[in-house]
Amino acid sequence: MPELPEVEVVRRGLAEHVVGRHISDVQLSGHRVARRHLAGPEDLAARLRDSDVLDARRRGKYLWLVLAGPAADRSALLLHLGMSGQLLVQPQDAADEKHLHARIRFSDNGPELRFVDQRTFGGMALADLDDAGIPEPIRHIAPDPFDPAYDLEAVVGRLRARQSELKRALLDQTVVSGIGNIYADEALWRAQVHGGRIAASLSRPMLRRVLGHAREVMAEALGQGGTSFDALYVNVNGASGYFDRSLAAYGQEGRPCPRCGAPIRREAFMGRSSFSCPRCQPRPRPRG
DNA sequence: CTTTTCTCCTGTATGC
DNA sequence: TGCATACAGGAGAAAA
Repeated sequence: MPELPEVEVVRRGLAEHVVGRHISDVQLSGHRVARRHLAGPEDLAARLRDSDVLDARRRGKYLWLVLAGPAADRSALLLHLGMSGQLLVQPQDAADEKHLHARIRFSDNGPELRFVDQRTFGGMALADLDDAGIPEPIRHIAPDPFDPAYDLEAVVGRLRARQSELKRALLDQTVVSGIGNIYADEALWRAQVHGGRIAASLSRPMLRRVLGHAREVMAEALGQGGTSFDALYVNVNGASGYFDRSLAAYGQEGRPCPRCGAPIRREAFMGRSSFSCPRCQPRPRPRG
């Protein structure tokens, strides 16, 4: 559930605490954390050793550390937090976390970087960078609304071509990246449109409005350190953001809509939940 | 090709 | 108290 703002909080922590350091040792526990590194965890650890960390970058919910070293010149350690992944900067003598999957140590013997993940949907892999500096395995991920490569009209065009529900399309990272369940619900609430509307049936101005609100709400969340519900979503120092206090719809079932006072409703969606205002966001007529 | 469904996990909350 | 079940859900693979 870490979405763009939460991942960006982590990226900033990596930029501050990890960029500029030299990797001296990598320990991976189990195969799962490196399952997308096809050559296996031992290969990944060996290739990371003796690399310099040049930069910490992000697209959507993906993070990567740009590396220089014996392994490759234009390579990167690609990271995804999944639902419950955490990247923590910890003193070397701090006790191991229960769900510690990876430990990266540096030649300065300073604090180490740890990948901790309870639900293990997250992971890491070594990736080559393309000419634009994007890791090859995520070239299908669209630019997020804060990326210089983001093209609003192109996204509107893709949404206009979608014969699926708007919320589904907003969550599709090949259309626009960074948006997850929380910020999709908040953007739809702000735009006063129900996520069950067919994307292609909406006007261009309406789609621009939804995307504008998505960008806006994520920017506000980032300004507050992100959203946290259960202490799983933390920065590299283990601290939570507090945007959850500002949520209007997500997780607010039964509470009054901040705009009109009607109780926020919860609906099943893709085996999960969607939250919306029954008055401000009327349900579309069933298809047929 | 587009769109939907399934699957991977474990901790927490709830109901009987 | 204990056991079963629902739920949280990102994204890739597989199916439709």
